[in-house]
Amino acid sequence: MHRYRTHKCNELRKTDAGKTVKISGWIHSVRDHGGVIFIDLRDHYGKTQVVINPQSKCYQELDRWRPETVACFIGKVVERIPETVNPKLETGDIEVAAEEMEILGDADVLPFQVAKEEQSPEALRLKYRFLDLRREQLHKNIIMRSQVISEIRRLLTGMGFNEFQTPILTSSSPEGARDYLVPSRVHPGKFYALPQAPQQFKQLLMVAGFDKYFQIAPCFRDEDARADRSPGEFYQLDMEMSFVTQDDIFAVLEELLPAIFNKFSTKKVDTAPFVRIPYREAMSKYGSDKPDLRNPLFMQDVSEVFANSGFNAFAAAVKNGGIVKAIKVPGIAGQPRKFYDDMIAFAQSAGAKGMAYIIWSNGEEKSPIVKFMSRAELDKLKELGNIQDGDVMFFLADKEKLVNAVGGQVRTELGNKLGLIDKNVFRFCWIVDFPMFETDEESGQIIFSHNPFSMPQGGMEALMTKNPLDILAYQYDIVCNGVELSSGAIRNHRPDVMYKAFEVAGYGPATVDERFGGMIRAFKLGAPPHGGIAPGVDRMVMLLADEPNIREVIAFPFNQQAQDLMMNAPAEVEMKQLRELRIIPLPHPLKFEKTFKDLQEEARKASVEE
RNA sequence: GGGGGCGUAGCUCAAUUGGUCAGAGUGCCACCCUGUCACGGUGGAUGUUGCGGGUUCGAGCCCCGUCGCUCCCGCCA
Repeated sequence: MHRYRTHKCNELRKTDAGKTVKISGWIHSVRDHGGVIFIDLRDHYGKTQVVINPQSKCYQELDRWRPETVACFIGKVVERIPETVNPKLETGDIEVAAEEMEILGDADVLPFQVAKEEQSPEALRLKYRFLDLRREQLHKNIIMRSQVISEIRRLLTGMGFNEFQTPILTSSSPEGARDYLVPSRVHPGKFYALPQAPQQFKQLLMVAGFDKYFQIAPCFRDEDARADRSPGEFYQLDMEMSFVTQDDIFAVLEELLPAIFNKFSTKKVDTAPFVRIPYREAMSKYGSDKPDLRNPLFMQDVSEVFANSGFNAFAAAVKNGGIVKAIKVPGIAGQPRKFYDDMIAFAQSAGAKGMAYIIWSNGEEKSPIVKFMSRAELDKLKELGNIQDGDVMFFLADKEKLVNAVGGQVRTELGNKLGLIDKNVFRFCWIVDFPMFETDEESGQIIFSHNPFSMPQGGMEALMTKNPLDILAYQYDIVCNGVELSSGAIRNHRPDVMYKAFEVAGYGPATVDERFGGMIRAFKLGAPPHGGIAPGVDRMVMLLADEPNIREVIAFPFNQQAQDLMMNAPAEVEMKQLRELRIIPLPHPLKFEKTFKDLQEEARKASVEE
């Protein structure tokens, strides 16, 4: 007989009755009747009821076990009588009558219960993550994550992709997020950076002729957390392909994503091709570059109606270069007054000065603003909004950017409050035609709006002839239910176009050579046209597991302050290590550049004296 | 860096307007119980109400500060 087990805890059935078996696992729950004792023994696979009768020789050994003790039982499989069958357990037709037991791992009193899916403080859950991971829901999520990744590998390999590894210790990239830095011992004062994404490496693999690349790539960014953004590190399904257009990349994702989502969820999944929405349209209609298409509401421009109306607040907004936008909500005229007040308060908390509304009910308009408007204006609104009796329109007026931003939030709030969002579907869309450049709000300069490696639409000619702000890029996002899964782009693989693009953004060729020397050198020695995309693995699994928080699909996540409460990271290190790295930690509030320089000078003197 | 929410027993939470409010469930400990499956029953122990200060005759409750967690803004090419 095996040292620990002949069967797993989900295996035994009626047909096994009479066999002597050995099973091991955690004591999930104990029901002690004074005479007979029942134990649910749990392992990764399931649960089995163990019965200990008073005449069993292990009955006396039951001193000090607690829930979550790891134990091994030898006993005979017994078919349960019909009255005692437990239909909730896979193994509920049988039980194991224990003859011998062995404690394999003691358990102290638990900081929280494993057998109950009871909420407990996240800090505690993170500190005792190994316990939390035993709980059913989290355990299932992590297994799903494993299976999703395994399926991605299977599908992509089948589509001719090869999986690669790229360096974890690399150099700091001048663009993008804050880097995590790793000091070099061999080169004191110099630093490696952890990759924010293997962006340049995957492009170089294309230049190297590998044609189709993918990697379940760890990415490191020193930025603050959100519910859907784990600080520190996360995983991307990083992909890159040569000799492709934007449509080719879309086709791969439109095959891959429905396959994955259909396999791991029972929700209805959009079929290919996914809707494509130009960036500007997304901002204008949904007030977001990651619209949740489950929400049927959208904004429309009604500035023309109010431009000359008697409603001065709106007319003035239009005269001052702003716009008025409307969100039509069908059939909610019966909502109480409080609903409108709450929505207005919400809009104000989102940054609006106010929000107006008109209710079409029983053939007439009801609203505080109606008295300022002409019949013709009201009729025009009705026509623009294709209004039926019972419909309501909400209005926001201000500068376009603000109206879009607030309107987007109002749209989401209305969708949530009114239950307009179908929880049983996955709605995908591509956001395309991102602008190549934008104006920096502080300096007024032209800057890259996404990443400098994207190919401008129209190529060199567009860069030479068009207003930079009108140039679009072959840059796209894929969005699912309002969650941005991924950004991608057809890359700029031509050095001449690259230099020109940087010139538009105010950088000379020397800067390009200095910052992206490796890439430019590669592009000068025969680079294929290429492009790619990198869907977030954590976010995909989060959607599939129907979890509102990304930490629920990561085995060992950081908390929001980028700490690992279980491993106690980050932590101070030995003085010896710091000395080797030539690093002196400074006290936390370091307010002045001068303080820093003084300390640097002192450190220099000290090291000379040594 | 900024804003919101939360912080009462190991855990989940309650405590009316500032006045017998230091409480329940669960867990823990002890005992009882031979068919439960979240077993049941009896009894018991457990609190710096996150921390510090203030207002008050009196603070879990109000005020100020601080710490922790979380959500959001900034940030995330």
